[in-house]
Amino acid sequence: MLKEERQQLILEKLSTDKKVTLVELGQLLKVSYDSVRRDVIELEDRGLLKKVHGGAIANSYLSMKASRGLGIANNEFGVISKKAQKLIENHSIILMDGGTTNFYLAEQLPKNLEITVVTNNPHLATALAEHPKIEVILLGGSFYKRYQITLGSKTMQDLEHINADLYFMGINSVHPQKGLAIRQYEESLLKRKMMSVSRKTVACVIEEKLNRIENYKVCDLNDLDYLVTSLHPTDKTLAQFHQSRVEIL
Amino acid sequence: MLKEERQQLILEKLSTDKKVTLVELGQLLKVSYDSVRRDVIELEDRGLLKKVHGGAIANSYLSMKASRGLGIANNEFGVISKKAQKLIENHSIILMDGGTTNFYLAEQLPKNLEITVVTNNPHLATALAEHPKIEVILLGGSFYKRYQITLGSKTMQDLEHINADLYFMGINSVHPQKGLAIRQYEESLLKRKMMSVSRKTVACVIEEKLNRIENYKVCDLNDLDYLVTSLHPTDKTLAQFHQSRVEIL
DNA sequence: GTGCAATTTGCATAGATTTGCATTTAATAG
DNA sequence: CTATTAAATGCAAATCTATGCAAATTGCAC
Repeated sequence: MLKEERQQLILEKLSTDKKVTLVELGQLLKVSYDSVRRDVIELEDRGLLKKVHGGAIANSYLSMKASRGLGIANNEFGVISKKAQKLIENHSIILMDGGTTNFYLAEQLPKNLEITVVTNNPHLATALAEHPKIEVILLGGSFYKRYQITLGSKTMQDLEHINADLYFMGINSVHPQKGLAIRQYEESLLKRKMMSVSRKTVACVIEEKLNRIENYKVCDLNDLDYLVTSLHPTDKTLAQFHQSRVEIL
Repeated sequence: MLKEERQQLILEKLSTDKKVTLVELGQLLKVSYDSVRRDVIELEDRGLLKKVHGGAIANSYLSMKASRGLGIANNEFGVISKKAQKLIENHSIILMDGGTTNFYLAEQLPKNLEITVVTNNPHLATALAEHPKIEVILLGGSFYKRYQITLGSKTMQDLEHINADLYFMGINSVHPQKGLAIRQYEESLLKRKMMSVSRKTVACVIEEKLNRIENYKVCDLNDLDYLVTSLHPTDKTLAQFHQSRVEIL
């Protein structure tokens, strides 16, 4: 079996199962543990999946595509985008950055909505081509392959000229005390900048990101205007979050 | 068995199986391992498959083309990108805009090439994520959905800070007297700007775009440094083009 | 046919990759 | 803290690649 073939199969497996252990892969592909690990490292370098201790999980954009193929498979995103849509007013300027949730939200926006979307996420720009009345402004800068967004001082500079009404922040972790954080330092700077040029900021997060703590803090929970989850606002998981001034939807 | 016959069989095998090892091919075609490897190298040079360690896998682009009912005989894009690649020097700054030819060229770039690609084409940026050593700078601005590129004064402004070595211009028509032209006014302005910030400009065009005349002129043939087509430079179709200072590859 | 050049083919060799295993180091769970 | 599991590292065997070379084949002119 060819190396490329194996790697292809790993990606296919991931796009259906979202996650695999290296042991599983070794048995499935009938090669040693070491070989699959090396494959996974290579694939991670190419930004096609994320390696975790003991296995690998699907890269957001790939899994997004896969789950769309399966139709309504992942309902959590559906619930979140319904709620988030209520925050969007016609003729407003919306700032959106990277992340699966934002991608899904953008796709689900009503076709007749007339807004301007400013983004550093090329995937979002192309996805919004389906919405004839939405104007898309792409932020320039160095393209950061791993997270498929533009980043860096050029992107920051571009933001100077923007005054957005609402910022949909993609985020990796939300914690009642520790605030919002992500895995990438440069990205955390950018997100702070984006907050500063937006009148209001909203974070749309799936359940698994609640109560986690990632490496680079973006802001406190109090700095956020809205928090959108798939849970009911009175759900006990969210109890601690109500102590802040953030409005929970 | 003739060489051509063998190569045809290799492609057929690939189009059904998607992958094949060189050992398999050697047995199947009853020639030495070396011969099939040489065949595979040739086919790869013509852009008809992807060679990997130990075998070959079907070229995604090819299968896409095949599914559209187009023959594989004249892979124009493959020929063009091979020629165009010769113009690209390591560590150079390349400017590329929209168009199918540029997209294909980007995909076909050698994996070990260390260059910086500046583009207003988000698809190009994501496609180049596969090339670990290529740095990608995305030009910001209004996203023009129809042609899937960024455009407008912001994009123009971004270009002020660029000094590129080579500009690969996507173009709709090339005519010996009437010069290069496209269908979109704003885009023609942008292309002129791109030319002005690049040391040299090259146009890669498929045959059907030669001798056509589109609405908005970008420049004269004389302003171009290289013209790359799938034809042999001495082909009679190109006779008129030789009267200009442009170098034809 | 003969002679000659260009191409193609198979083989030998040297250099690279890939692979699985053993060992050491690090991370995780109980 | 300890036991367990995974990750990283080094290494050797196997496999694949690239290259040069000579034999075989082909094409072409005479």
